[in-house]
Amino acid sequence: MDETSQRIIDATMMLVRDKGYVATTTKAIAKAAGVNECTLFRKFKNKKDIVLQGVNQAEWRANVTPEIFENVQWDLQADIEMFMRAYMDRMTPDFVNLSIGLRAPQLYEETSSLIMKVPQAFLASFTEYLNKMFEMGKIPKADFDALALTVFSSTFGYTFLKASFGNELSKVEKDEYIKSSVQMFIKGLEQ
Amino acid sequence: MDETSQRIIDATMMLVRDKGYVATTTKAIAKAAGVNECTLFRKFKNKKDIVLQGVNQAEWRANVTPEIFENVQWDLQADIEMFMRAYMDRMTPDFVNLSIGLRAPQLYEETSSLIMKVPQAFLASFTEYLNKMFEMGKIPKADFDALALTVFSSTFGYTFLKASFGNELSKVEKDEYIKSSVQMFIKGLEQ
DNA sequence: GCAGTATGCAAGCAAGCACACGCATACAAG
DNA sequence: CTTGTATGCGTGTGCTTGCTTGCATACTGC
Repeated sequence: MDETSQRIIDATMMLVRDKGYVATTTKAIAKAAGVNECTLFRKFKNKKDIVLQGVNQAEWRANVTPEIFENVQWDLQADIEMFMRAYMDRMTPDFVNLSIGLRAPQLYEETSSLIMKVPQAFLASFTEYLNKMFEMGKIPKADFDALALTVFSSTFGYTFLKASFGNELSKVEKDEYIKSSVQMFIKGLEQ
Repeated sequence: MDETSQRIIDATMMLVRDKGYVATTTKAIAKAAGVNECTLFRKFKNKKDIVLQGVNQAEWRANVTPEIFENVQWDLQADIEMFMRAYMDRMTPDFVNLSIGLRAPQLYEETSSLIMKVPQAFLASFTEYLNKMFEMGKIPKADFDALALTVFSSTFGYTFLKASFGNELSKVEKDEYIKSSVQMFIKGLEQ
């Protein structure tokens, strides 16, 4: 990937994040990347191709992969806190908005599976974690599919709401949110 | 509001929900509404005007208003369940997708406050509820701003994830989700 | 029967869109 | 010095966009 192509991809992804795919024009991309418009089509097949190459770059993905959860301590409080923090640190408002910007009929089919990967990785890892904690006798039996989804939804929901509304909806900051949530979750899980 | 105008609004909102505002063309609106394209501009100022009149109709809003929460029973389990159900019943996948479809730079300024109203109403009511429950001596002191946000985020998150990914992310159904979540929340809140 | 209103239809407009082409220029490798 | 490659620039194409206009036709209430 030469530098010019990379500049084009970066400019495209930022515009998609801010305006959405359909509202992002090739003219605006060229201007933002500091290249001539025709250069886009020399480097890429078409507008869609730029975005698809972008979403396949590590730089433009939130790398919430299972290996993040390798260093668990098998301590409910510390681990849930780590899980939530891992997600929130990687899934920044920029990524949230990019995911929404990619929601265009023209490319939803090709990107939806990619967009879903992050929640899937997080949810699967956390469900597995809860099952292992049960096997270790540290928490009582429960519906871990549903409970993992609850913890994930609250993490996802907070991230999304903050990205969308900033502090206008709630002034509760990340650290305060994690601390209170985890406190409630562990009491509920330990029963 | 005559019938033709209403058909135009309904067609527009459905298209915005499915394709987003920018990708929704006046030609497509006319076809979907079964009217001639020029009729749109005789009834409305412009494309944006149709959408703005739409979002101001009760039909195209999720009516999550404080009065929903009037019949609380001051029983933690029953009430949280009612809160979550009230939100989920009203904030259908259609409304979630519509909210996202409205995220266009051309009209975000005029719609964002409307979109935010539903979360705001829910969150404010629920925070107030927790504070009252504390005053009644039914739950111990805690950071109710953060905890209300946790419960709301998990409700919002579940709704959003279901609307986006259906059962591909998680097969946990609404009733199962509510039951498990509430169970964990009340244990955590009652401590 | 007649005025007023609502709508369809066909044509068109200026602007913007993604994308293409020919040509000039710069630079680097041999 | 030559050749290949990357890029800018101007122009252009075919299409779509939101939106308009003039005219015909239907229906409605008086």
